[in-house]
Amino acid sequence: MPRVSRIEQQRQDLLPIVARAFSELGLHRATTAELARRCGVRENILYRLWDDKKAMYLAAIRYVYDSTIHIWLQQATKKSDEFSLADVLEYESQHLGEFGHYRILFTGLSELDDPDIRHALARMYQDFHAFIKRQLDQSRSTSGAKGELNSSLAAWALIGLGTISTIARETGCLSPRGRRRLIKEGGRYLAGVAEK
Amino acid sequence: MPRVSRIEQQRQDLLPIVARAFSELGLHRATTAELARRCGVRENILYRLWDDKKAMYLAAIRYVYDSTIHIWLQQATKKSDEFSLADVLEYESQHLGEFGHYRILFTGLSELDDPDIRHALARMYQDFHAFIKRQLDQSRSTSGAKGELNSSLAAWALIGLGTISTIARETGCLSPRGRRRLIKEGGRYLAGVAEK
DNA sequence: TCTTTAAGTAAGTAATCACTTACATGCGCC
DNA sequence: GGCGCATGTAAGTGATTACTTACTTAAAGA
Repeated sequence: MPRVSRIEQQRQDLLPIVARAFSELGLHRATTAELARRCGVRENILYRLWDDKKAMYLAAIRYVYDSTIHIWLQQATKKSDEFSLADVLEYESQHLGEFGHYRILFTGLSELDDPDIRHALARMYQDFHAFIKRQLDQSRSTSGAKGELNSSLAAWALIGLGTISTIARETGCLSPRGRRRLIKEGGRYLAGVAEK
Repeated sequence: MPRVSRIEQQRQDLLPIVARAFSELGLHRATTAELARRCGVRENILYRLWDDKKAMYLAAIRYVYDSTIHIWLQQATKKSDEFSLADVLEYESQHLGEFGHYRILFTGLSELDDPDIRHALARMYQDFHAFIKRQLDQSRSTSGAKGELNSSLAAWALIGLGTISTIARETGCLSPRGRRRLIKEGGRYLAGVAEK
C-alpha cells in the first residue's frame, strides 16, 4: 500500500487558522481564496478536507467552543484542583475575546435561516449554558451561598454579559476599564458568589 | 418649475421595508435586487435614494433604534404618564424581537472592520445604554431602592440580557417560557427595582 | 400647449467568489 | 525499480451581485 492518508491530521492543523479567519473576517469576507492563502495551500486542498465552505464554518464553530472550554478549565484549576468560577470571571475580565473567537458567532447569527448553522449555534450556546450552570451550582453548594436568581437564569445572564462585553469591546463603545468592571462586578452579582 | 421632488418622502416610505429585509435576510442575502422587489421599485430607484447599499444599511440601523425607543416609550407610559421600566420589561418579555429588528445588529457585528458600520453600531448601543441608564436612575430615585450594581453597569447587563434572549429565541435554544422568565426575573434582578 | 425634469423601465457590465477540472509530483510498499 | 495513490499546482467557470446606463413617461408651471 502507498502513503497513508494524513487528511485527518491536516484538518486538525488547519482548523485553528480557518477559525481565526472566520472570526476576523466573518463568513462572507472570509473567502475560500483567503482561507487557502492563510493556510498556505490552494483552495482545492480545503475542499478535500471539507465538503464545502459551510462545513468549514461549522467545524470552526465547534473549535471555538472546544478551545474556550479548554482555556476556562486551565484557568479555573490553575490555583487549586477545584474549578473556580471567580477565577474564570477574573480571567475573562482581563482577556475576554482576546482571541477574537467570539466574533465567529456574530456572523452565524445573521445566517440563522440555514438549519445547519442554526442547530450548530443552538447546541453551542446550550453547551456553554450547561457548563456554566454546572459550575454555578457547584460553587454555590460549596460556599453555601444561594443566589437570588436560579442558576439556570443566572447562567444565561452571564452569557449575555459576556456577549455584550464583546460587542462593547469590538465596537469600542465602552472603555476597557469599564468593560473589566462590567465583567467582574456584573459577573459576581449574577453569579451570586461571595467576594474573594 | 416642474414637479417637486418627493425623494425625502420616498426614503421615509421605503426605509421600514428596507430595514425589515436587512433584519430578515442579513446584510449579505438582502441583495439590492431583493430590496427593490420588496419595495416594489427597480434597483436604480433605491440608488437614487441612497448612495450605495451600505448607506441603506446604515439608515436601517438608525431606524431600528428610533422605532424601538418609540415602542418602549409608548409601552412605558401607557398606564401612567411616568415612564415605568417594569412595564418595558414586562412588554419585552412578551414581545421581545417580535419585529425581528434586533437581527439587523448581528449582521453588522460581523462587518466591524468597516468604520462607518462600527461607528453606527457603537452610537446605537451607547444611545440604548444612555436611555436605559436614565430610566434606571429615575425609577430607583422614585422607589428609593438602591441597586447593588451601579446603574451604568446594570444598564449594560440589561442590554446583554436582551441580546442573549434574542439569540436564544432565534436559535431556538431556550423555550419561550424560559425566555420570558429570563427577561422578567433576570431583568428585575439586574434593575434592582421592587417587585410590582 | 410646450418645456423641464422627476420618476420609472429595462437591460447590461465588471467584478467577485464558491467550487471544479486537468494535470504534475513524490512517497512508500510490492 | 515501478506501481498506486495521496498530495500539490494552476487555471478556469458559471452564477451571483452591486451598481450603471440609456431610454421612456408624465407631472406641473409658464
